[in-house]
Amino acid sequence: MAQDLTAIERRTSADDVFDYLYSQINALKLLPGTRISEVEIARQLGVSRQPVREAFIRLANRGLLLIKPQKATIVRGFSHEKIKRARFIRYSVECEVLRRACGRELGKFKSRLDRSLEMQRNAITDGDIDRFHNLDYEFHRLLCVVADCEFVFENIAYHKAQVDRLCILSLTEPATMDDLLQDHVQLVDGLFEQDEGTVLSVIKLHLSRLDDVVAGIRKSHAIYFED
Amino acid sequence: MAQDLTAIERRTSADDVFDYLYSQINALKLLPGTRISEVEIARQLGVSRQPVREAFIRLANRGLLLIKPQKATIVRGFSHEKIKRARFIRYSVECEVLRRACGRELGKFKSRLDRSLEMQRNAITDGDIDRFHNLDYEFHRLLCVVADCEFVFENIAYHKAQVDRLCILSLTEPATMDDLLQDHVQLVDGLFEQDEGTVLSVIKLHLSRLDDVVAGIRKSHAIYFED
DNA sequence: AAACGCATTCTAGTATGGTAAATTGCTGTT
DNA sequence: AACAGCAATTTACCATACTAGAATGCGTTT
Repeated sequence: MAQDLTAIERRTSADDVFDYLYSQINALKLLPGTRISEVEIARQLGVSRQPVREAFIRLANRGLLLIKPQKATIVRGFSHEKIKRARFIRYSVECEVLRRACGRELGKFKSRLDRSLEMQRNAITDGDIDRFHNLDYEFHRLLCVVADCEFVFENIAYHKAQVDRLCILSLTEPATMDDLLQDHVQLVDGLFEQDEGTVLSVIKLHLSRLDDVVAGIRKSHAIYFED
Repeated sequence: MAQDLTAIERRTSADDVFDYLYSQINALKLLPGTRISEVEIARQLGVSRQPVREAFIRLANRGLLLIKPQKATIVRGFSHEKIKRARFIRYSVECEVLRRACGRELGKFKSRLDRSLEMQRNAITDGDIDRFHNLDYEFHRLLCVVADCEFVFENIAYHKAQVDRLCILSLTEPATMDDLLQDHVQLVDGLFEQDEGTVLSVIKLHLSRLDDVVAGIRKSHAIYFED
């Protein structure tokens, strides 16, 4: 008599409002500190206050909104503390993933890895930043698959999303894409040589590349930071 | 003109409902699969349906409830997948924390660590399981502090909470407390000897102790598992 | 002119009524 | 007796009215 817990649930207005606001916030159409009101959003989207309110709650749970009862609701800014934590966790997890990958027979993944690298190269040649970003995303998922840990990618993706909003602020110069690709190539080489030391130092460098970007943004857009 | 983002917010009825249900679910007073309704809870707590509804949303976000629009809301069960992920992340993070701790001068933390171990010993002598659990919790926080990574403890605590509900199902025999304390002692010793290899193998064993408990529960209470 | 106080107008929180969908159970038919 | 279909019930969703608290601005007072 087990319930079907994987059933596709109906889509509600609150879902629509949530998605709308989520994308607006992540695309920085709604900047940190912006004050938004239930009635205002409700009017814009042609729904009642209730669905808006529920979307607000969900966004607040994700740390994107700060609801101040009887006062106002504002878009939350970035937090150095949170970024530091996300960074630490991602580093820890990804290192562990790679350690496991190093101990496995990777022959059957060679073609997939090579294909991914090739596609990344093509995206760079075309100067297609978005495509490269997607491929980068999928490459890191592939690393999880290779390590037989795909179940943790959801977590890596979650922490990645936290900084994605921030990265839009940085002018993404193509040069960095080359660096990232080189890291990826070295990672794959290291994995096939089962050279754990190299792999770990490469991933450390790889993830640290983002730190400079974040540090720069923190200076140039200090207003958007909460701490 | 910066807003005070750390302000203590007002407490709402929805907060009360949330806390009530959260504790009920975590204490297994509300078992997985239990069907609960807005009106029923509202009637029980003497509030209207709205605060209940909002509490439901927050609980659903935390993965404790499954809201099926126009159908029902049920208490979610445990998930092997989620437990595996939480376990992996906690392991990864805690290893990284200890690696950092190994590289630091720990002299000034000696007394705090010793005191913590001593209190754990006393709790075991008194057979006070709750107190030991709290001390265990604080010990792992202390490890983060020692590694200058206290900011990640929030994450460790979060993942710990995920399995806490489950552990209530297991009969906690005092013998395991001794094992845990021994692990802690070895960890502290290893840290002061800066013996990374030992520390990492101990934490691996330490965290794996929980696996057996979980596996046992998964067999004995399979009904409460979603996968 | 400056400062205090009140009223207006925002805010989000709560209560309630009504709706659509799904389940449940009963009843009538075969 | 078994099954099909319909009606009543139950569910969460949505809309709306009202409440309480906070902020703002204007007017009065000193």
